[in-house]
Parts: sequence; C-alpha cells; structure tokens
Amino acid sequence: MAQTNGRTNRRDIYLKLRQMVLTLELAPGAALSENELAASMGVSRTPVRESLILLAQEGLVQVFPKIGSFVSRVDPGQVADAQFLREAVELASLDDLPAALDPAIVGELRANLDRQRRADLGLEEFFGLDEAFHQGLMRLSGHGNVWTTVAAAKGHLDRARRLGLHENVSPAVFVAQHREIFDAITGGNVPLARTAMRTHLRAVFDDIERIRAHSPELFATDASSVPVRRNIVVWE
Amino acid sequence: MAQTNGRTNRRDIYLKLRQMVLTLELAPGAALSENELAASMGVSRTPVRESLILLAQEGLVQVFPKIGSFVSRVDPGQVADAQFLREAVELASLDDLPAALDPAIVGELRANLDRQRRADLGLEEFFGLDEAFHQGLMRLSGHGNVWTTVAAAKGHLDRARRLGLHENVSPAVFVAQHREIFDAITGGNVPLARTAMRTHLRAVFDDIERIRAHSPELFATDASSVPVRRNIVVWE
DNA sequence: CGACAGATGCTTGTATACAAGTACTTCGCG
DNA sequence: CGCGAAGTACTTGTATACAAGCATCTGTCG
Repeated sequence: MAQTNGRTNRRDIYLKLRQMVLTLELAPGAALSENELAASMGVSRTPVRESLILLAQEGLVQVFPKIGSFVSRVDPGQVADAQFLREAVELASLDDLPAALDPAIVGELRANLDRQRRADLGLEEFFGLDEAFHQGLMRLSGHGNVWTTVAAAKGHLDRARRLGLHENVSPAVFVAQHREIFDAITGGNVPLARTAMRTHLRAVFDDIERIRAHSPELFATDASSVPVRRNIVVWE
Repeated sequence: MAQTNGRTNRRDIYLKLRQMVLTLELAPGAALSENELAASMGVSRTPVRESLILLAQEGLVQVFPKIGSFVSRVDPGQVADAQFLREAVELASLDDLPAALDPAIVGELRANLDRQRRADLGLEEFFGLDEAFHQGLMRLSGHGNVWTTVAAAKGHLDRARRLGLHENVSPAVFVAQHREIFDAITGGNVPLARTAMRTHLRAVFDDIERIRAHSPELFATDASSVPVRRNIVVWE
C-alpha cells in the first residue's frame, strides 16, 4: 500500500517490524516497548511509535494506552475472515482471466514453480515464492493491486500457516497443488482451476485447528483480554 | 478495525478527518497542513500527524515528505479494484447464507429498507443506510467482520459514488434494488439474489465514467503526480 | 505471618523544539 | 522589461520533554 513516499526511518522500521511479526520472530503475545525498540534500533520513539500505530491498524499489534503494546495473539476469527476473503477474491479473479494470458507473467509463474520444486527448499523461501505465486495469478486477470488489500488482511492467517508448517511437513503437497492450478489455467480450464484453487486454499486452512490444539497459548481466546506484561510468551 | 483502545485525541481526529474526506467536505486534491489542522482542532501536531499517517495507509491521503499532504484524487484504478473486491466478497457471502436466517438481523434489515423508502431521504442519510444494509447482509452469512476490510478498501469508490449522486438523481433506483436483493434472500432464492446483487453493484460502478468526464480535475491521472500546494481545488 | 498502603518504575499520549528540504517570492542586475 | 539568484516561508521527519495512569514491589502495621 502506497503510504509515505521517499525513504524514511518510519517506513524501514514499519517493514522490519511487520516482517518480524509475520515470521513469528516476534511471538504472538510478546510485549513490545516503544522505548526498547527505539533504543535497539538506534532511533527515537517517534518512528517506532508511528510504525506500531500502523501495525495496530492492521491488527498485528494491540496498543493499550498507559499499559503497553503487544503482538496480537493469533485470532481464529480473523484467520477465518482472511480465509473467506482470499478465497472469494482469488476465485473471482479466475473468472476474469483474459483469453490470451500475458506471456511475461506466465513465464514468471513457471520459473516460480520450478524454484518451488527444488528439493532443498527452505520454509522462508517457500513462503516468499507462495506469496509471489498467488499475487502473480491475480495479476494475470488484471487484479494485481487487489492482492495488496488481501495481503494486508491476512496477517493472522499467515502466522497460523507458519505455525503449522513450522512443526510439521514439507510444503511439497502445496507445491503440487500450485502446479495443478497453473496447469488448469494455462490449459484454459477455468472450472478445474476453481476446484483446484478451492482445494488448495482449504487444505491450508483445515490444518489450523490441529495447530491450535497443540499451541493454544499463541491463540486469542477473548479478543479484549490484555496480555500480562511480564509474561512474555517464549517460543515453546 | 480495532486499533488503539480507549478514547484518545488521535482516534477522534482520525475518524473526523476520515469522514470529511469520504463526504468530500475535504475535496480530492486539497492540501492539508498538519499545523493548520492541529491549530483548528486545538491540539498539537502529534495526534493530527498520526491520523494522517493512518489515512495515508488507507490511500485517502498522500504524504510527500518536505512537500506537503494532500487529499488523494479519486483514482479510477483504485475504484475498479474496490468494485472487484466488494463484488467478489458480497457475492461469495451469499453462498454462505444459512438455511435459517437470524431473525434479529432480518428485522433490522427490514427496518432499514423502510427508512430508505421515505420520500424525504437525504443523501447523507441514504449513504449511512446503504452502508448498514450491505454490512447487515454480510452479517447474515456470518462474515460481518469482513465488511470492515472491504469498507477500508473502498474509500475511493465511495467518493466516486458521492460525486455521482451529488449532481444527479435520487437514490430511488438503488433503494428498489436493495429491496429486490432482500426479497430474494428472504425467499431463499440465492441465484436470484446473486443476479440482483451483481446488477446493483454494477449500476453504481457504471456511472463513474460519466462523472469523470464531467469533473476530471477530481480524478488522478498519474498516480505519482504531486498536487500543487497553492492550487487548492475548490468545489466550484 | 498476612494484608494493606505507599512508592517506584514502567507504559503510552501529547506537546514542543529542532532539522532538512522544497517552492515560491522578491529583489537586483543586465 | 526580462531573467536569475538569494532569501523567506512553508512543509514533513525526528528527537525530546512532560503528563497521566497502571502494575508491581516493598515496607509497615496489625
């Protein structure tokens, strides 16, 4: 999302903090201190504070005046909302595919898939390729910018997915599903593409309840509950 | 969207500025000054500035460091994106309607429709009822919270709609379409509801090109062009 | 030993001062 | 009269100081 133009400390810090939250480097429930963050990053409170406000609007951080700021616990409700949103948008996008696909984007997607199939694929690498793949599909139908909105809304979903793949399987099954979707699209079979896409998106989603049972402390129960400051949630 | 809890100056100012932008009280292209706004509102730059940053992330304001802040011109690209997004979400939501509709929400929608049909309906009143109506439909299928995301993304679309109805017709035709959608849903006819909804949403959208031809200065041409500070766009 | 109260250290919200840079204006010169 | 350059007034970005409030810890009293 285009916010402030030009390079500012705020933009750098915002992107850095956002990445740390999404990659779980900053665990759900962890306490954030504007002063601490500012000191550790070598800047004043101002850019840090403004970044936290932006992250709060995205729902990734909760700010309680005079109490503290915390990384939001993964909210199952928000995960479900993001799932519904992305499914609606990505499926509708398939209906807007042009008769002649942009060869540049098709080539880009093919190269992306090739990299996904590498045996030594790391998890972070996979997430980056996955993001680019789905965004590329949206661009194929001329709705690339809408992906920005979806991406901003699916922070809780992404964190839930990371929790799942962290302790679990290889992303091989997802890579195969990506391939199916791609083949259906390039083959001009939109109904098949829709089916494959829906199956793919739900496969990710259906794993979340299992994760929640395994690590309940990372999930929110009461949306308005305030995490305790000293009780920093450690990684395990 | 849950951002900062509790009452703060920032929240008040943010909501107020947002409303002024969406209602075109602050015209597209108008220059905003943190100092002026702060003085006129009787607060310091801080809460005003933080509000502008939030509005910038929503795309309603553009901030150019060391140059100035401006109300975003209506971007036809963002209007189209919002149209696609809301259509995808609201149509998908119809597929998730439960067999037994929540009678409380149904009653609320019925009362909303009754108020829409009042002869002396003002424009601002209509927009408020329209917003509540569409959100109510989403709640009917359990996706009420997703409306928040859609609402945040459709600022440019809303401003374009306001421009259209400002110089034009009564909202009577839209009210009738709302009725059609409602009847199809309560009648259990989902396919008809989908058709009615799509027709309704596109009727709004198709009017925009006409508006753009009439008031081109309120629309963005080059997304990165900087409005001139002194050249405040007057309502005319 | 237990409970209550005050002090202390932390938090975010707000106000203000300074820094860096842009654009317009005005003054001087050819 | 035209043009150029310095100056001035504005902009946002950042740093810092102060205000208000919550939570915990500690000391004291029963």
